[in-house]
Amino acid sequence: MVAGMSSHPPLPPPSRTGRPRSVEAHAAILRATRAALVDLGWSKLTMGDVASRAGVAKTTLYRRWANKSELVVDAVAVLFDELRLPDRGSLMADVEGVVLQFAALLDRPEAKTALMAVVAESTRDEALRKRIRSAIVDRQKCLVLLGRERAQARGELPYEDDPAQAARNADLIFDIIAGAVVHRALVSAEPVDREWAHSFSLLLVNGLTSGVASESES
Amino acid sequence: MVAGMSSHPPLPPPSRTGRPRSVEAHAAILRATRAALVDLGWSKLTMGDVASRAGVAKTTLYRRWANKSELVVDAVAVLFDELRLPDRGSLMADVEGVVLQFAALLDRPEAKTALMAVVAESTRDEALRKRIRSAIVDRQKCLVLLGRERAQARGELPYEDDPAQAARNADLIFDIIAGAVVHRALVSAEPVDREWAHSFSLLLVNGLTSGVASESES
Amino acid sequence: MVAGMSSHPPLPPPSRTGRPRSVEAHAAILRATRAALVDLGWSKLTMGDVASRAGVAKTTLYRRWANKSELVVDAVAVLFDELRLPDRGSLMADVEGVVLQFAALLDRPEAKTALMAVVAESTRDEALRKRIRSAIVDRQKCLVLLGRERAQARGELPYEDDPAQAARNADLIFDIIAGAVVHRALVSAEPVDREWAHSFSLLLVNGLTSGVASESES
Amino acid sequence: MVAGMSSHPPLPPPSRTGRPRSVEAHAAILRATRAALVDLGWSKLTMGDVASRAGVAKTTLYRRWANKSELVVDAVAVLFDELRLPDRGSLMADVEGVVLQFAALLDRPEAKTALMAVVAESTRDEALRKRIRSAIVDRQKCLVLLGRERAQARGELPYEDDPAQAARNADLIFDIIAGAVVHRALVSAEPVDREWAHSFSLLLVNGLTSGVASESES
DNA sequence: CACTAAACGAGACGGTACGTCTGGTCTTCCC
DNA sequence: GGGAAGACCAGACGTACCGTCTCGTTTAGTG
Repeated sequence: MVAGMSSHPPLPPPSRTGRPRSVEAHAAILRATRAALVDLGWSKLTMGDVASRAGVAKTTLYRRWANKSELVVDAVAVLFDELRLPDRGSLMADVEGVVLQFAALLDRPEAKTALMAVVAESTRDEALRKRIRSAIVDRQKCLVLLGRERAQARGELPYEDDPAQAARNADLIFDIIAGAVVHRALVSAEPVDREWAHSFSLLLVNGLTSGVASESES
Repeated sequence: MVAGMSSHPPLPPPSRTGRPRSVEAHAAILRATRAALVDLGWSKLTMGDVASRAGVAKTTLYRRWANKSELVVDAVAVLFDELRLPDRGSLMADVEGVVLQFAALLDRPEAKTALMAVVAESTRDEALRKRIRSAIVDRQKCLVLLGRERAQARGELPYEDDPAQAARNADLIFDIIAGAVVHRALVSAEPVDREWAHSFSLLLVNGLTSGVASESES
Repeated sequence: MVAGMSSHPPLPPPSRTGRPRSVEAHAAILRATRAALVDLGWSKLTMGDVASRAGVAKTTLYRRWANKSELVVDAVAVLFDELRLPDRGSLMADVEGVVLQFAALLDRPEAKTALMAVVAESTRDEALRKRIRSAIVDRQKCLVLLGRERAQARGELPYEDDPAQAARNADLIFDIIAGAVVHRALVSAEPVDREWAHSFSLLLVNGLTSGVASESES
Repeated sequence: MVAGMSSHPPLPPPSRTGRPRSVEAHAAILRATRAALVDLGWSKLTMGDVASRAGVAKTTLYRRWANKSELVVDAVAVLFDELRLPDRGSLMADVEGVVLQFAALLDRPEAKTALMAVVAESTRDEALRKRIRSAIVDRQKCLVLLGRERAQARGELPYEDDPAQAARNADLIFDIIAGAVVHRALVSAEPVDREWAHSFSLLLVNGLTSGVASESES
């Protein structure tokens, strides 16, 4: 599930006939998109500029992505392929690890300017929301799930019997971690450094391990 | 401190001479901006449309705001004037209260579509970042500070001696609360209902009250 | 020499590549420009209005003409393609003929409102001056040259040995004829009718002191 | 400066009579208009620029002139006050004189750019046409009438019995002279120098067929 | 090997919004 | 009570980008 399946779907009908779509063009476009994000930021990035950076016609872009938002989602999604969570031996250390991983990603200028923008766009675009979820959010959530499994194996966290409750719980933790990091980095615009990661993790783990988080109410 | 003084600065030089700027126009523009956000969303909102909704010339907009982002920040900022935090008797209940307040705000379509967008824009615009902080973020943070004071008065939380550490701590809590709510509402696109607020508050308060959150390291 | 070749140059680089410029659009724009001149006059004519009359985007106008003046020159230039000078048998009659031809042209509302305006504009725009010369003035001057040739063939006028002097002479006569007609029609705003044309021609051919200028006819 | 005291700057007398400022403002505006015409030309001249050059509010301009065209007519009209026609002793010489007078006027950049423009504007504005006639055209026509009187007094031209015919005749001559000079200067954009004035006058006085039009001089 | 179907680059197309500028009008305060 | 200062509305300006389209040209696989 965490396997590096990064075959994005914009090559859907591998038509038997006709000239096949250029693979180099595909890669060049995504590369050019990231470069344009770094140079120009989301709002000043234009399809024409991406095309000319990639040495490609605008037509070629629109043959593969419906609009700027979807292109950018795919372009930054590959950054999330790098996410790994080495086992650091404790829940606390693993949380710190995942926080710093997220933070490092958000520190890259192409991610910083693009992520919030596409999310903002997705509030009015269901298709985009789905694409973001599958290309970005799910990749992040894997790390949270992985961390929980490890903590449960270590005995730091109990196993949850109700799978629905387990899912809700994971979602909550994911929203807390990702939300806090994003808010710190982009809204407060303060660095997510080792100290902050430590304080945050301490607070989160203490809350998690008090064992009452999974109670439910009507 | 929480008093609702919302005189935003785009009337900076109250020039002695010439015709003064219309106050009704100012209000009409902000109202029209929110209406346009509801109808069109951030990305489809145009200055011309706002102007005509407000019964005002485009010139009048540009005389007061440098661009769409700054206008929208001011337009949604007034929503945050409504934030209040009634004393519910316990830290846990107060956190739930603030979470639901934030969530109610984010549920309004004009806020939903605008907030992430202006934050995204602010990653490349220092002036905008400042405007967001003073017009929006600081208003929210007041609630967190108020909640902590109450909890300390009740004896639920210890007083912090080092003021710098106290400030860091408040910032951390604020990033967690605001970040989690925003992430849940906009990225995960799931409802911030009473149940979620309860689970979140439980987790946070357990973490907070374990008393070790304020330790520092080099 | 008088042949009605009216291929104006705004299609200069017949580029091998890319989508070719639409010929129908070209014609529709010039037609729409003349219609707008008739309805609105020079000063109220706008590029946007021309575009929408022609069923064309503003971009398409600006891709072909640098500004309103150049567009209008091309639009009215085609009117001058209709100029013909049938041989009426005598210098005097031919002058009357050319005068009435010019006058008929200036009577058209699209020409009336546009010609002076573009000439006024050309006093500060060298490129426009050249365009007017090639698109309009040269077309008119042909008639003067043709009339002189006929008069020389008839023996009414001597052949000029010095070609430079011949050119100067033709220019002088052209300035007199065109200038008088334009001044009568637009500055004095009086009709250039058959009677005026007769008086003018008589004066031009015979001079002030011949004493025949003041004869009248029915 | 010698007779010291507190030298009140440019507003010399605290006059008790009505409007000391008004008259100089009037002159300053016309002066500023001509300066703006020289610097910017007709089409780029703006009321705001004229006002600020004249040290006057836009309101003051519009209180006195209905629009830009009327202002410019008045501004250039004063140039025509300088027109004089010294008696040079012969019809031919007087024609040359008037031609060179007109030409000198048209050579001034403020006149060159403005005259055609207001005439163009007047094709759709009856009030403007009247203002041009009384402020400019009539001033010029006086010279033609004066020249004819002198020629008649000298016996070079006959007296005309029919006053209507006399008027028509003067109009014709005026259109020829003014038209030719304007066309030469602005449309052909060639200099109206002594040589051209001579050739023109010769032709006008003697006619095309007199065969003397093509003589040349140094 | 020719044929065909699709992708390719180039660039023009209709639209739409931008942010600025100007024309004229209106308020407000000062002299 | 005239005048400067400047805000106001209306709307054109010329530019930029969007996403689509029409070209003529590759570049495969298929017949």
